Parts: sequence; C-alpha cells; structure tokens
Amino acid sequence: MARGNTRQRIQDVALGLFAEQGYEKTSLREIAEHLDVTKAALYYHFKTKEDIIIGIFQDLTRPVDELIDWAREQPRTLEVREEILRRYQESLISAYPLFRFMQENQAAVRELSIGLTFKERMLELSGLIQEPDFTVLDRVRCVSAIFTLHAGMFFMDNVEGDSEEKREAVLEVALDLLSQAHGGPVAGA
Amino acid sequence: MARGNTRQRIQDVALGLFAEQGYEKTSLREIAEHLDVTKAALYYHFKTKEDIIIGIFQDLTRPVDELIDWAREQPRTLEVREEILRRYQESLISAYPLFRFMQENQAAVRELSIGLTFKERMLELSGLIQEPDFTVLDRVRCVSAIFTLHAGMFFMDNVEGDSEEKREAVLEVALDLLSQAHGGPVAGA
Amino acid sequence: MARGNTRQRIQDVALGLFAEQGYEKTSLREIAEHLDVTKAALYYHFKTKEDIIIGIFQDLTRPVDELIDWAREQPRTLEVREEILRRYQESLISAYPLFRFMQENQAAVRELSIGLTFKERMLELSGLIQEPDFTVLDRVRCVSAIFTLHAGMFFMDNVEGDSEEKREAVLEVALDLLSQAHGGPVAGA
Amino acid sequence: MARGNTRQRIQDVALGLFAEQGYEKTSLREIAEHLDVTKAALYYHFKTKEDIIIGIFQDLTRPVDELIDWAREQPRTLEVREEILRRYQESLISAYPLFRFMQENQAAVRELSIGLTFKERMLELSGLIQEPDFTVLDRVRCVSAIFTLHAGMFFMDNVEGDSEEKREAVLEVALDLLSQAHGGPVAGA
DNA sequence: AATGAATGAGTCTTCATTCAT
DNA sequence: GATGAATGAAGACTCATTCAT
Repeated sequence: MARGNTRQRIQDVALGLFAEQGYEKTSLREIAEHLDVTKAALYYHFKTKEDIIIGIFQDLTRPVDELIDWAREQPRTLEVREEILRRYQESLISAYPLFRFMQENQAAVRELSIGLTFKERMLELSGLIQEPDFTVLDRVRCVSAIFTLHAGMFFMDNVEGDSEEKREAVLEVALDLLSQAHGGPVAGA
Repeated sequence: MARGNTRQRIQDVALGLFAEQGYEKTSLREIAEHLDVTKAALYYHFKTKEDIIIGIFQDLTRPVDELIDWAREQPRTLEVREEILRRYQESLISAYPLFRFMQENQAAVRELSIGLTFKERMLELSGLIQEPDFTVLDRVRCVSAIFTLHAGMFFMDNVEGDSEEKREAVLEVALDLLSQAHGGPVAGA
Repeated sequence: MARGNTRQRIQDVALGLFAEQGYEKTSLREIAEHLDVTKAALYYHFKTKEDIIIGIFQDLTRPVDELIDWAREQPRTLEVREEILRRYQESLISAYPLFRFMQENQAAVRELSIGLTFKERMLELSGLIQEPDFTVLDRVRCVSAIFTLHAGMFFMDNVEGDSEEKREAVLEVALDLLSQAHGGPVAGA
Repeated sequence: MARGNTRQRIQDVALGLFAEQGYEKTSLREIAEHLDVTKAALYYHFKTKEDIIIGIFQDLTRPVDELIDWAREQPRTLEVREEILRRYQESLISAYPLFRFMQENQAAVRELSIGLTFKERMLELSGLIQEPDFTVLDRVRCVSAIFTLHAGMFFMDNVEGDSEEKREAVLEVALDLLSQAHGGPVAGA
C-alpha cells in the first residue's frame, strides 16, 4: 500500500514503543504488528534491532550535537552560555519522545554502538557553560541548570499549568542558576 | 559456605547487575553465575525475577517512604522543607545503587508491581516542599531543587573534587532554590 | 554493462562460493552481493537456488557422463581401460572447482534432483574398468586406481612440486594399479 | 525418563543425522524431535550447535590423533609405516559414521573451531609414511595408500562381498603401494 | 538449602521466494 | 533485464520457570 515511507514509519512506531515500554521489552514482533507488516519486512529496512534505534538516535540527536559543535566555536561569554541553555531547551522540546526514551532507558542503551551517550552529551554541555576556575559550588549550579531543563520535561507532563508559561519559567530558573555561577547578583549581595 | 545470608547476596549481586546492564538485559543465569550457584537456587529464595527486584525496592526505598510519611505530619515551614531536602539527599546517597538503577531503568521498571514509582515519589516530595499558592516560577524552583539533588548523584561520579565538599555544595544549591521559591533574598532584593 | 553473460557469471560466482563455504551455507544474498545485483535478479535467470547448481552440474559433469557413455561402447580391453583413466583424469582437472565442490559437499548435494551422484558415477566408472570375474583384491585395485586420481586433486593443492610432473605421477600410479588388477607384472612374479 | 545418558544420546542422534543429511541441513528441532525432547533441552547439554559436533569430533578423532602422536615418536622404518596404515584402517572402521560425516561434509565443517581438519590429518599422516628424499612418484604412492584406505570405506558400503575379506584386500593394496614407494619389488624387477 | 534436567514461549535473525513495476 | 519491497517458514538461541531429588 503506502510505499517509500515505510522506513520512517518503522522508526516512528519503534520510538513510540521503546519510550513507552523500554527498548529491551519491545520486540520486533510487536513493532511489526503495529505496522501491519511481517517481522521480515523490518529487516528489509534495518539490518538489526539495534540499527533501528541507532537510526532514530542519529536523526534526533543531531540538534544537540550541532549545538555542541556551535558552542565550541563561540567566545566563552555569559551571553553565549545563556544562548546554549536556550537552544538546549529547544532541542529537548523538539525531540521530546527521544529525550524521554534516552532518559528512561539509559541502562538499556548504554551498550549500544551509539556515538555519545546521554550522559556524555550532558557532561560536554555542562563543560561548555563553565569556566575552568569555577568553585565547586558554581560547577554545581551549572550542572543544576542543565538538570533544571531536564526537570522541565518532567514538569511539562506532570504539573498543571500553561505549557508556554511553564517552559519560560523553567528557562528562567536555569538562566538564574547560570548567572549566579557567573558571579551574578546573589542573596544578600 | 557462609549460609543464611544467601538471600542478601542474591539481592546485592542482582542490584549490581541490574544497575549496570538494565533489568531486562540481566538474566537469572547471569546472577546465578556471579554467585556460583544454579538458577534453581534463586527460586528457593525468590518466587520470580520480579520478586528479587521488589525485595530490593522494599528494603531500599523505605527511607524515602518514611521521609514522605514524616514530612506529611510536619508543619509546613521553610525549616521543615529544608530538612526534607537534607534527608532526601541522605537517602539518595545511602541507597546510591538503587537510585541509579531506578533513574536509568525507569521504562523497564514502570510495569513492575511496585508501589510508588520513582516519578511518583518525586512528585510527592516536590509537593511537600511547595505551597498551594506558589507561582509557576516557584514551583519550578522546588522541582529544580529536587533535580539538583539527583544531579548531585551524577555529579559525584562524573566531576572531580572532594566527595564531601561536592555533597555540601549540591545541598547548598538545592536549599538556595528552595529559599528563593519561598520569597527568600533574590537578585536585586 | 556487459550483459548476456549474466547467467554464466552467476554460475561462476555461485560455484566458487559453494565450493568454498558449502552449498547450504551460501545464500543467494551472498551470491547477489558478489555480483553487485539484487537477489531478485538471480530469479530472472534461475527458477530456484537448486536450479543454479543443477545448471552448473549439467554443464560440468557432461564430460564424465560422455566418458561413461563412450566407455560403455568400447571393447573391454586393458588399453581401453587405461584410456578411461586418462580421460577421467582430464575431466577431473578441467572441472576442478566442481569436482572439489562435489567431493566436499556430498551430503548437502545428495538430496538434490540431480541425475547421477558423485558416488554413482564413481561406481559406474569403477565397474567399467573391472572384469566380472575379478577377485576382491583386484576389485579393490580398480577402485583404488580411481581414488588415486581423486587423491591427485588433493595432491595438486597440498603437495609441492611441478604441476605437470605431479599429474603424470598420479596417472602412472593409477595405471599401475589397473595393470596389476589385470594380472600385470606383480611383485615377485 | 532415562537420565544421565542424554548427552550421549544427543551426540549419537546428531551424528546420525549430520552424516545422513549434512550438518547445515540438520536442524536442532529435528535432533530434538528424534530424541523426543525440546530444543531447549539440547541447550542444557551443549552451548551451541557447533558444540555438539565439536564434542563428537573430540570423542571420535582421538584415535587418529593418538595414532599421529604415536607415529611421530617411532623410528622411521617400513615396518612402523605399515603399522601406521594398519592402525589407521582400524580407526577408520571403528569411527565409521564420523569418518563418513567428515568425508561428506568437508565444506560445512571447514569453518568450525575444530583442531585439525580432515585434510590436515591426512596430510600429517601421509607425511609420516614418506621419506624426505622421495620422488614425486613415491609420494603419490603414499598418498594413494591412504586414499585406498578411504576408498575401502566406500568399498565396504557399495561393493558386495565378505566384509572381513574386503577389509584385508584393501589393507593389502595399501601396503603394496607403501612398499613400492619404499623401493619394494616393482614390475619387472 | 540447593541441584540437575527439562520445558514452553519467546527472542532476533536469515532464507528462499514472489511480484508489481 | 532487473529492482524494491515484502512474505512465510524456519533457524539458532535465551529466558523465566518448574519439579523431582
């Protein structure tokens, strides 16, 4: 019937199921049934189960990798760092299902032949918003800023309120943490 | 040789492997091999694979559940809330492998017949440190405070520095976020 | 590019792979990849996998079948029999890859819908160089003469020395055995 | 029901089927059905399909390997070499199904992680009955002597006659070839 | 308190084959 | 003369689980 887009449909259905049930728990039989094709059809489009997920990763982590690349070439100013957080939040939101999948399946995915892991990307990003001479306290603030953006994803789903308002609030808290790390106005100052 | 403690040893080895490789990916065969017993021996101590992990959960999430119970009965003051964060951090640290496991296997564990999930406990806790009339911004700060403690776990492993110093810095940032949410001294104030 | 000869190219590649890896172990995918065409293309030229190998057989066992036919019509003299051995050796050499394939895949090929099997052809040939009244000992010599020619194939690959010289030596030993069977000069005679 | 001997029964049935149909063509399902157990039961006794056959090999090629070891330590006399042929024939006969399997599945078995292959063992043995200064002709005679013993196996099945008589005749022809190679009485001498 | 032997259901994967284009 | 897309059947293998001993 529909042709040409099967590869894409496989990835969509697969990511949905992976995110919902976990990678290991989702069988190719299940994916095939959802698509109303045979398991063998999946193998026409992807060499292995791992390949399916790697394909998804490559498509969807590109924005974050591009962000990292971009950030590496920028001057190390507060403005740039704020921009990093802004862009990171955008990436998280636009690749939400993948993000959720990565977050909730870290163990299962760790061994996959995927370039950078979730953790490694986070480390990289948190490095890019710090100065080498930061105190431990300020380093924590930077990592916390990133985790706040992640918390935002969680927040979106589980706390009531206007979506856009929540997004902005999350970003504000993250930016606050960043500026505090950068010697910004702090309590009592 | 040493007997009687086999049940405990099974749980220890199992949690180690679950945390490392994921729940689904870890087979009973593997656990048995690590313990140098047969698979059948595991069934003498636990009725199912799920039972093993449920046992671990019950042993190790008790502190957090007790914290929740305690918190529910306290007056809703800032001091109590600070104490909640402090105690939560302690729980996280003392049940580190379980925490890491829960964090990295959320998807796999979701379907298990376990009382409260990781997420639910977090929601509960974050509710306990908020006021009903909080703005979205302040709610984000509270959730962020909790995520900061989680970030701390990540921080412990992946950032250099003295362990105790890091722990304290993490707590400080979390407490900061909390007091800001509570109208504490903010930028420019 | 070059077309028209595709059928032949398929057979060549297939025989090569069959000889190297075995018939069952060689998949059509593999053959297609070696030829840089799709599997479906193979089906344009051959109806089934079995068909490919049957085609090869028919092309390459013809010489032996013709030899058998020829031999059946000759007078049953020692000279004719010597000629049979000579011609058989030639056939073996000129269809070397097929011979090797047949030799090493007897089990796999047994069930194929192929006229005479390797074994049957050998039995036939050995019958043609014996007399009905031969003693068991002389029958063994005749079968041994044929096996010696086969051994020669093995010899070619695995023992050093000039190719032509080896071929002649092999033939000489085979002829010797034949003439001994035919009451030729024997030890002490 | 019957216990303890299952491992052995698996090997017996497997070798039978492997010899009859070929290694690749014989599925574990088939083996299991013949034994009236499940496929999984096979995996309790052997780690892989390859393992089943390797087990068989090790049990059954031992005699030939021991012969090779023994031969290496003997003085290089004609008598010893005759003894080698005699013992080799015995080995072939006593491990007949395995021999037939090896002979007819060389291609399939080549890639298996088995010590020496059929071919290598033959080369080794043929080396042990030759002198370094042999002419090509004499080398051929030695290899031919070995092939004659193999031919004997074929002879046993496919030529009528008393079994013991055939065996002796085969050995006699092989010994003849050996003694001719060793400058024994030849035609016209 | 633990083992040896086995099972049933399921996994991922590969294969030969088909057919509309 | 060949491809792209797909299928049904089967393959090897693994898993959680059971039970008699």
